[in-house]
Amino acid sequence: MAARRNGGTGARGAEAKRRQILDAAVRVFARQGFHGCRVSDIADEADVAYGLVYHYFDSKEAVLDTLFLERWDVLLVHIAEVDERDIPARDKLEEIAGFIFESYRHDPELMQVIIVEVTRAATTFGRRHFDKIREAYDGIAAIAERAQRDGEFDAGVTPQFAAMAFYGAIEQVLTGWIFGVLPRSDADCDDAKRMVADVICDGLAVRESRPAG
Amino acid sequence: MAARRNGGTGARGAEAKRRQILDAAVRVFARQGFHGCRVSDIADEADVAYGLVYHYFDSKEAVLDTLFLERWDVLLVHIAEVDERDIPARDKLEEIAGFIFESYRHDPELMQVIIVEVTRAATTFGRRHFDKIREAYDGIAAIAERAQRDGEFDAGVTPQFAAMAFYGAIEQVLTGWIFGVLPRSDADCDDAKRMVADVICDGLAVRESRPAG
Amino acid sequence: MAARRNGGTGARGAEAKRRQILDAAVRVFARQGFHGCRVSDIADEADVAYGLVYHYFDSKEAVLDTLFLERWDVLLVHIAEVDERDIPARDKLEEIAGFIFESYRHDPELMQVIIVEVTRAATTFGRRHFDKIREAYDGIAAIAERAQRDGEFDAGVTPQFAAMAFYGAIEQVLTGWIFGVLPRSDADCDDAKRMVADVICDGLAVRESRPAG
Amino acid sequence: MAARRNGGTGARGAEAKRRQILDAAVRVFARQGFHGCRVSDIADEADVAYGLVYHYFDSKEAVLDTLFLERWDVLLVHIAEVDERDIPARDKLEEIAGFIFESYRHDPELMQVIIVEVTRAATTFGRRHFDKIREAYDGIAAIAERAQRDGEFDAGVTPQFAAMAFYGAIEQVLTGWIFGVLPRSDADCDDAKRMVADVICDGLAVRESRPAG
DNA sequence: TATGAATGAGTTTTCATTCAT
DNA sequence: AATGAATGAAAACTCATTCAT
Repeated sequence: MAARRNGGTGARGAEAKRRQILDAAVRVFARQGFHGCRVSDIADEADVAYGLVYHYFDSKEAVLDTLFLERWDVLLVHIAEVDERDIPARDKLEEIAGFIFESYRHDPELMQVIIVEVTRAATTFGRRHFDKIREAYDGIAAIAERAQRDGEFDAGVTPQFAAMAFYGAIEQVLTGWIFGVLPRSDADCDDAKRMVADVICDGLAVRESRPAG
Repeated sequence: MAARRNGGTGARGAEAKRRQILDAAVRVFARQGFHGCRVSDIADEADVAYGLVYHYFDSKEAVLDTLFLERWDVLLVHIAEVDERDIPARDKLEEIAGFIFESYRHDPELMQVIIVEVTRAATTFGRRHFDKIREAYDGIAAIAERAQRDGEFDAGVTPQFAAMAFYGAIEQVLTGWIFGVLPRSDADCDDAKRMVADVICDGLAVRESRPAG
Repeated sequence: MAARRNGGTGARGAEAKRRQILDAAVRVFARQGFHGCRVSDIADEADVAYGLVYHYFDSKEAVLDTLFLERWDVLLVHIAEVDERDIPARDKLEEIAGFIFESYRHDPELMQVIIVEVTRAATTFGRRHFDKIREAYDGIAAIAERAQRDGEFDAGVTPQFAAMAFYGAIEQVLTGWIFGVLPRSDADCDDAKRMVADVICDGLAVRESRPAG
Repeated sequence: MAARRNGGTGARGAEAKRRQILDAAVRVFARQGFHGCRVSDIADEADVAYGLVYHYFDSKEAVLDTLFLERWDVLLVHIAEVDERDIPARDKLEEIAGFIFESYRHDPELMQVIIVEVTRAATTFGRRHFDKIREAYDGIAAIAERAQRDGEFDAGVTPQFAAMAFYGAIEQVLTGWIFGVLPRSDADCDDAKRMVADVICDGLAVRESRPAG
């Protein structure tokens, strides 16, 4: 994102090509799916020679791994950072949901690839990156657990379960956007983060003290 | 649906072989994944000849399609039936969640295959069965929409969004069970349906009128 | 060689195709070398579909392995059988040399493949079939050892060394024929077995009691 | 041939790098085989840049060609020189065998590469260097032929055949050492040259005038 | 119905070689 | 002389599907 730290022109050019390949891979994976594309499609899209993909990456899978890990680590850092803020758990969850939806707004193709090809792909990449994905669940569960201890969240639901419900809701909404089930105009990113927090924290049911809209 | 024993000859025997193949496919798909198994693995597991799979099914994909559609139609029927009952929306959702979790308890391998290989497989079978899957979302959204009209649910969240959050939470919990992220003992099927209803309908947050557990 | 023992027509036809592939492989390996041919070359030569090669053999290497082992086992059996005869060691060695040269006369392409692609290919197949090849050396060494104990052979050379010299001489002669270094007319198979026995058993040097030709 | 230390600059430094690459190639070819190594392995072992290998050599094959020809020419010169000496043919052959075994003692990795990757590799380098290799056979055959004319060797075996037997025995013994079939302690280099001469010139059989050991 | 031999399309990966700097 | 990024050709293997019996 910021300027790369390698001095010479050659190195910068080389790093640029690597980035070129990763960016092209996002577009190709989003368009054709990981299994629906050939390595040559990535090379063509990146406008580099076939072999250069293998010069920078061990395999087609390694390209997807790199894309996923780059982005997921940003998410994990964000979750950890949010958790340390001195704000209500509800706001923490809204912040996390907002970050994810914002990521989608910012680069829908990359998020599509990560969701569709990795986190939802339980038999292939989801399995490989199991532990990484789980770190996110655990971070969310930790927030819920602390909120229960602090009396902010009800203890009737285990923190792990709460984390799954929260993350599952977000991922399903993203999936809905990706495949056009949920209208994007109807549920804009800003609305989405509020709605997720509303549903998960306050519930769908009308409260006595809060009359139905 | 009535149990058929491989007793007679002719049509009944034939139907039994077809069932034998489907049952074997569930086990093989659950164990190795759709892409990780060969048609011969299914035939071997079913203890029938290779070619017989193609006698009863047009393709390997058709076997999975059959498994999915058989089960998903039962779900759709159930959603429609629940929707017509004269009970609170919250009970309807708990009933639907309970039905899905119960399906998993009853035949975890089949549900695993449906979740992992179809509904979460957004690039392949998920895409093909898009409309079928969407029918379930729509059924749930219809329940939410009516509840909003009746004043039972708050209108701050669109029915479609509510449906995604509800279904997403359920699917994520199932996925957690399938891959051992969520402990099964901790979150048993009965607890699960209540917890899903709790989270989605009442929210995680403690209400003034309901002190933290 | 004899009638195959599997009943039906189907099985016999199947076995015939397998043989067809092996025979074609001999011709292709002899003509182009193992590394110089593609699996499709074998299939084309055998006039079968590409995939059938993989129906009968695990890999291209497995085809060569089969060719080698089939023939080498015949040699090992022959060495063992010759060793048990009650004849002079010199005759045993001449018999073994004769058998090998005869094998070449009978099927020069197969022997060429075995020599060139396996026994001389120290980095690849020779290494894999090391122990099998060694069994032949050991069988020959055993003959030499017994001859030394019986006083027929001089003990100035270790049996292992004698075996290497004997086998090395034979293989080099075969290699000479294969590549046209040694004229085939000049050194016919019958002459060859006598000459090998002459050289290895009696030596090149003129004996006092046997005047130079 | 004069030892060059990597001292100076310019041509001498350049020559040193070339030598560095050749020496590294010997180690790499011996360790991994010609086909089992990449050009980059040679460059890494030589501690030079990838491209420099191609600065000094036209191809990976050219590196092996150079190694082979450098050494083989020394052998050819030796054979020619030995042939001109006024000593018995038996001593000439022992001298040649001794030279080859000595070469192995002095630089086993280089000899291994030459034997395994060139002279025994009948389909690849052996074929390319056919004529060079043949020169050695011819030199040996010439010795045998003259010995036959002089009455030292029996004429019952053609000189070409004798040469093949002689060289084949030597190469097989070397191969035995390389792959550990022949114990090195049992057949030391000094013994080996005598044993080869014994076997090839005097034969394994006990002579009437020379009682069995 | 039932069998399993036969077919052949399709793609990742490797690595020798080139070339701009 | 020295570097190493860039190029692209080449082939084994898998496995869904077909089909003769």
